[in-house]
Amino acid sequence: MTTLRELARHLGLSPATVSRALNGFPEVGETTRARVLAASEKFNYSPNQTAKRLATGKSGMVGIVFRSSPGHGMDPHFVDFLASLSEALADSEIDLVVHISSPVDQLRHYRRFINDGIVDGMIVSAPEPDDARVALMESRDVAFVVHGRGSNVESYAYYDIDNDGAFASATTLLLQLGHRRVALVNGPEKLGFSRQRRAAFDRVMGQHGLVIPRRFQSHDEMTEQTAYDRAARLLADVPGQRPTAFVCSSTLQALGVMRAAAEAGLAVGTDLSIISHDDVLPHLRSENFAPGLTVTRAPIRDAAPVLARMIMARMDKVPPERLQRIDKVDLIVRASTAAVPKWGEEAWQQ
Amino acid sequence: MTTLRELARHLGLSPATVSRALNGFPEVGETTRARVLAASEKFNYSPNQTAKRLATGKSGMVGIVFRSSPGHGMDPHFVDFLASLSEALADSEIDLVVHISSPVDQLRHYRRFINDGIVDGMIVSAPEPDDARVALMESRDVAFVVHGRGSNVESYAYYDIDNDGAFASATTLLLQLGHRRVALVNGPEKLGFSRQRRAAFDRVMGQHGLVIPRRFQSHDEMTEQTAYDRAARLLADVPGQRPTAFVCSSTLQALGVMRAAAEAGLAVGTDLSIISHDDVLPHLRSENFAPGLTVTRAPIRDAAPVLARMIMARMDKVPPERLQRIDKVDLIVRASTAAVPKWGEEAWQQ
DNA sequence: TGCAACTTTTAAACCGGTTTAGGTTGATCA
DNA sequence: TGATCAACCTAAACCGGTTTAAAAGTTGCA
Repeated sequence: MTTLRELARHLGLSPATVSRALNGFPEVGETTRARVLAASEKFNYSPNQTAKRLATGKSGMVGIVFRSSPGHGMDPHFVDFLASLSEALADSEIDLVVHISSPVDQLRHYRRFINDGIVDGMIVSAPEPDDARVALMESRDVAFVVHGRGSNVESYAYYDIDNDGAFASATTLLLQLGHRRVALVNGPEKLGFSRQRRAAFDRVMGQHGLVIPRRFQSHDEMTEQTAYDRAARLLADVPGQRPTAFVCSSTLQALGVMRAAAEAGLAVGTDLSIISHDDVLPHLRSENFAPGLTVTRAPIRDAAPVLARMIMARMDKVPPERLQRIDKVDLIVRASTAAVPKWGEEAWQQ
Repeated sequence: MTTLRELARHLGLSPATVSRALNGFPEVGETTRARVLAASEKFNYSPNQTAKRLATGKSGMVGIVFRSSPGHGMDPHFVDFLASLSEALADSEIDLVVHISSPVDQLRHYRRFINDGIVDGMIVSAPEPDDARVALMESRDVAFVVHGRGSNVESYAYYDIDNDGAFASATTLLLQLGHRRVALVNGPEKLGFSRQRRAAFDRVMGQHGLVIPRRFQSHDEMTEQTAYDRAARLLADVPGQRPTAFVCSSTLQALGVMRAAAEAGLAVGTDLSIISHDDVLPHLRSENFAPGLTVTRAPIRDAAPVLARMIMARMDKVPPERLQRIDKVDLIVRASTAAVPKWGEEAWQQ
C-alpha cells in the first residue's frame, strides 16, 4: 500500500500539495497536478479510507437496520429494496453497512451506529408512529431518511407510497363488485403502513355503512404461512358467515390465502375475490398467479434511488422539508376479483 | 461526543492510561481501572471507531458482494443467508458492508473494498472455477472465506454442501422409480455448484447407460420465470419425447416447472415427477407446495454462522486448511415424485 | 538506608490522511 | 526600485484513538 507521504517524497512535493492535487483544489499548478496524477496512477495509490474519515469527520457510509423476526427470517420485500439501494449509493462511492436485527433489538443497533461514528446517515424502514429510532436520531442530530411515514412527519425526510389511496381504491372496487363481507389480511399492527392501510379500508367500508368485525382484520408478520392460517380459519366458517373477498397487504399473503381457498374448494375469481398490494418482488410476479392477481402496484425497488438521493442531500444539510415525497399507486385489475356470488351478498351482523 | 482525552482530563490521568484501562490491559491499577470505567459510563463515552481503526490498522468490518442480475433483482437465496450472517457477526461487534453488483462488475467492488482498506475480510459467494475474485484476494493477502467451492480448493477456507452427493441421490431416486427421460434445470453454468450438480447428474445417468441430450439440461438464472419458460418448451414436445421428470436446482425453479406442468395439463406426482434442491427459503416452504415437493434439503442460513466463525478465524491468521467444511444433504421424499407413467418408459434417443 | 525489581503512569510518536496559516516566487504597478 | 498581489507550495497542527519507551512510584530485601 502506497501512502500519501511516500508518493509525496517520490515527487519531491509536500503531502499537502499532493492531497490538494488529488482532490482537485484550484491552488495547485496544472503541471504539478498532472505529475501527481501520473505518479498516483503509476504507484497504484489509493487513499486510506479510514485516515480520510478521521481527518474529514465523514465516514462515507450509510447504515441500515432490517427487521428480521425470529421464525420468519428476513422480509423478502426489504431485500429487493436493499439491492437497488446499494446500487444507487455505489454510484456516489457510498458504502452501505447493513445490520439485521429482531424488532426489539433495533434501537441497540442504531445506538451503535450513531455513538461509534460508524456512519454519516441512516435509512429507516417501516417506521412506527412515534418511532423511537426517529426520536433517537433527531436528538443526536444524525442525518436520516425514512422509508414510509410514522408520526411527526413534517420534521423529517421521507419517501412513501400513497397507502391510503391504494387501499381506498382496492376496497372501493370490491364494494362496487357487490362484496360486503371483506376480510383484511394486514401487516404488523405497529407499523405505519399497516395503520394507513387499515384506516383507508375502515373508512371506505364505513362510508358504505359496513363495520368489519374485529376477527376479520388480522395483523401479522407478512408471510405466506400466517396468511394461510388466518384465511383457513375464516373460510372454515359457515357459508353465510365467511368472507367473500380478501384484501392483503402483500402478494406473499395473497399466496397463502389462495392456498387456503384451494383447500376449502373455493375457486378464486369466482367463489372468492382476492386483491393485494404488490411490492413487485422480482421472483413472485402477481401476473403469473393462477388466476392473475388484482393488485395495487408499487415496486418497492423504486423507492431506493429516491431514498439514496435524499440521504445524500440530508448529509449535505438540505432541510428535510424539501425532501418529502409520496407516490401514487396504480390499481391493476386481473382475474382474481369478480362480482360477489349469490350466497355471499349479506353483510356481516355486528 | 466525549473523546478519550476529555475523559482523561476529567480524571486527571493520561490518555494512555485511560485507553489501557478501557481495553483491559493488565498494567493498570485496579482502583484506577474502576474509576475510569465509572467515568466512562457517566460521560457515556464510546470510542470513535474510525480513530480506533486508523490506530490499530483493523477495520472491524467484513465485506460481501452479492450478485444481482439486471432483470432479476437479487437472488432471494442470498438474502436469507445475509440475514443470518449479519446476526452471527453482530455478536462479535463486526459490521457487514454490503455491495450489490452485476456479475460483470464484481471485481471492481472487490478492488474497492481491498484497496481502500475498508474491510479486514471478505466473504465470497458462489465462486466460479478459477474465480478471479479469489485470485485477487490471494495476491493481496486479504482474509477471505468462500461459500461454495471453485477450483484450487486446498488453498482457502470454505464452507460448502455436498452438492455431488445430493444430486447423485436425487438422480438415483428418479432412476429407481423407472424414469429415463429426466431433465435438469440448473443454475448459471459458470458457478461451481451448478457444475458439481450437473457432474453428479451426468455421472449417475451415465452409470445407467443414459445420455441426456444437450437441450434437456439448461443453465439459467434461478428464477421462477426462466424455469417456467424452459419447462413449457420441453413439455410442449410430443408425449414420447418429453421429460417424465425434472431435477431443479432451486425451489423457485420447481415452482416454474409446476406452473408449466399445470398449463400443459400434467399432474405433478402422477404424470410428472419433480425433485429439487431446497435451500429452505423461509417464505417458500417446499412442504406447502401442491403436491409437497421432494427435495434435497440444506438450509442456506446454516452456512452463515459457520462462515462467520471462519472469517473471524482467518482474520486471526488461522491457516485456511483448518477451515474447510462440507456438509451432507438430506433427501426428503414427498408427493411430487412417483413411478414413471406407462407412456414414458422409453429413454431418449441420442 | 540503599538499591534492585516491580508496578503503575506518562510523554510522545504513530496511524494516514486533510487543512490552516504561512512562506516563496515572479509578475504587475506606481 | 520598492510595494502589492496572485499563484503556488510547505510546515505543522489536527482528527481520536493506540502503543512504545521511559519515568515515577512502590515494595522487598540486605
